[in-house]
Amino acid sequence: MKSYLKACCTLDLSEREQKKMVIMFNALGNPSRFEVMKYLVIHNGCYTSEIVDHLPQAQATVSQHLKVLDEAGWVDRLYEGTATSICLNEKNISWFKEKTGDIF
Amino acid sequence: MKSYLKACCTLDLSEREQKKMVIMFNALGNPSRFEVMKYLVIHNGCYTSEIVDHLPQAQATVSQHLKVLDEAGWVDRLYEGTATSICLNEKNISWFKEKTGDIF
DNA sequence: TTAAAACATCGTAAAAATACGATTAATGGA
DNA sequence: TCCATTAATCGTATTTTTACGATGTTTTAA
Repeated sequence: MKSYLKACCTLDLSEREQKKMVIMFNALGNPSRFEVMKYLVIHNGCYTSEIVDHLPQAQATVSQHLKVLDEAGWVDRLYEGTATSICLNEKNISWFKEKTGDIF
Repeated sequence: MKSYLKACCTLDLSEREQKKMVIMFNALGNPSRFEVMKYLVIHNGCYTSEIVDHLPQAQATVSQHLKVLDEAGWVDRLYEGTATSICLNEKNISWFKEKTGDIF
């Protein structure tokens, strides 16, 4: 994702925040990752293995998707022994909704 | 964008609606298209040429981006003679915000 | 009718995203 | 210690996205 664009106007959104928003939008603009988020609404804190079972893709692929969601700020990964539990990042989710509401 | 996934649970979101949400997220998950939307918040109803001037890309590229935003439901294109004015699709934008609020 | 203006579309090259099998790393028992 | 479990990472093939120049289309004006 390139990001060489300058903001056209402030709209109460810094350049850094705008980049972050684009990354968050991008992360959910994929059917598998959106489905993970929906699954987490019901199964928040579940282990990665559950999500792997829920999706029709290989473990490596799901792991990659979870990394994208993590780096975008939608989820946190908590390492518990050999397992990893995935939690919604409520703070960032709220931030995203607020900003979306402010701008549009 | 593939969409072979079945919904895990309803969450007041039909499969059709889920697909639409993913497409809307995907459309704004690009710096140029996000910038267009921000520009429209201030210059709603402006002509395509203004947006072309605002972005650092070729006319053909901007036209393609506007098509994506249109097909995702973020904007409407109104053909006025040889020009095209671009308007925010308030209805879909509201829908998106409502659904995002409902789900997360 | 011709020409210019404003956009859309086409064809295509280059870059990025997606998916997978294989491998690696870390942990927790037996 | 050795092995099984869980998940991350690596290397890579395939698909999709992005961007551009060139061309096509529609409308208005001369």
